[in-house]
Amino acid sequence: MSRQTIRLSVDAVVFGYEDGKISVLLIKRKFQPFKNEWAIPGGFVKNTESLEASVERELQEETGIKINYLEQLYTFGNPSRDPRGRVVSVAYVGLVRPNMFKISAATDAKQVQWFNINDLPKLAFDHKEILATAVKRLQAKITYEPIGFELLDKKFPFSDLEKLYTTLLGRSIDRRNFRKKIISLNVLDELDEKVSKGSGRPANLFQFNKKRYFQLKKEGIIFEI
Amino acid sequence: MSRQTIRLSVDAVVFGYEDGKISVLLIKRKFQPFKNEWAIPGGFVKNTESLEASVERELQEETGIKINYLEQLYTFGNPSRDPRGRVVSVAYVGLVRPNMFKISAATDAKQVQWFNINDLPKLAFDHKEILATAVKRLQAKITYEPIGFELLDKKFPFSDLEKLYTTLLGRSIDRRNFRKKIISLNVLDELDEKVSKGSGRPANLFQFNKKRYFQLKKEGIIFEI
DNA sequence: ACAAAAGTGTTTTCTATACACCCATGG
DNA sequence: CCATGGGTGTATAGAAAACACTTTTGT
Repeated sequence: MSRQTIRLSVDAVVFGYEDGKISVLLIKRKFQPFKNEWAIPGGFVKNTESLEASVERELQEETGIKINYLEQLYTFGNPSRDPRGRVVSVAYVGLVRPNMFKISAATDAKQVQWFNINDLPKLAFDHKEILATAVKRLQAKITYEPIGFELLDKKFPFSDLEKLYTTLLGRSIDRRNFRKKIISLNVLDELDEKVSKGSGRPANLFQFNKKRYFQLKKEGIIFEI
Repeated sequence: MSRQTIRLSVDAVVFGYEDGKISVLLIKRKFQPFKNEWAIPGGFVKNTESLEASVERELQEETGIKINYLEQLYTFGNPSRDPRGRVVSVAYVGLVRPNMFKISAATDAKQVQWFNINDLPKLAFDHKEILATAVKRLQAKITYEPIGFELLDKKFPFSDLEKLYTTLLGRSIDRRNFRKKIISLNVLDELDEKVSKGSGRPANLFQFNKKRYFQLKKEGIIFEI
């Protein structure tokens, strides 16, 4: 049996949300193959680091971003997915809050950039497939796990949450019913703070209570939209 | 940057179902490390084969079993999960029909054996964790994808399906409501065949219509129990 | 005729959906 | 005072859950 020459990489599809738009963080490759093409950030795993640590390191190196939520997506192992040879990649989905969104859009914009998921450039490797898988995962998962909150500021007005769901699910939602459903899940704390968006009545701020969520989850109560 | 010395393996948690019991296929290891301990079948990925092909090859080599359904589960990459060095393993879940169940229990029983998931031996590596993850996936997935049928004979009496669900979900189900729900999903064909289980009224046989299922799925109709 | 498993409907309860007006603020 | 977005309740329809007796076969 010949020695394995498979190399292992990680890739991270990082989503951000702002102003009713879902974006993905992409980098422009500096080297061959696919030099100057857009790609999902990622790179080779080091011998001693965990896969998650590897993702975080690569994101730090390539984009400087700090992610707020990370989960493994899928492992892509098609033998011909990388022209350099056999590279198997463990893909992750990352979510960041809007403040990160702003920072990263400003710095070093030539090499790191947010792209609206409905307006993507051509992508290197099989990254189009990875990204499509990630979008599907995100869309599915917000309906049965409270990960939408990870894309919003810690304190957010209800309308932000609603807009996030309409955007991701691609359909309009009845405001009253949506609010009733979320409130009945009992995982939001209503704060004594209001925020104004320039015009209109100021909105009450809410905060996701992760502790209470895990408590309820343990008791078998499931989050479902 | 030092050359990567990560090796990549696949592992397969293969489930079978018979007589109200869910079992997992385990092998007794022939070599160190964990010699003579029970483990999930698996092995190193070859340079040119896909991950799925690798799983199928390993299962063939180690157990002779032919699986009926295969899906990727999760990739386990803890740096210390294998005492031989850095081995990252892509785990899969496989399902087999009862006839496979019988065959494999008979042949070479010293090295390959079915274990009831409620009565497992100590396992090598991090295979306990992998198996637990697989069980959770199976339990969750039968409620929103029609994979239960992959564990039954192609033609099956309704009671078999019902018992499978009660076993996997760990709770009793109202026979009438369950039947109504499944029938209303419109993915079963009722055959003009009956089967008797020794005593009692013979049962009509049903068959899962995969083609119709995919058609309905395309139309946006979702399978849900 | 009886034991054992299969098959079948109706009622009640809960959940999801549809729907429109008033409120608080800034300009 | 008007424009803008925030906040709220009720009625209807549909889905889920509870519930028990009859049918068919083997012994």
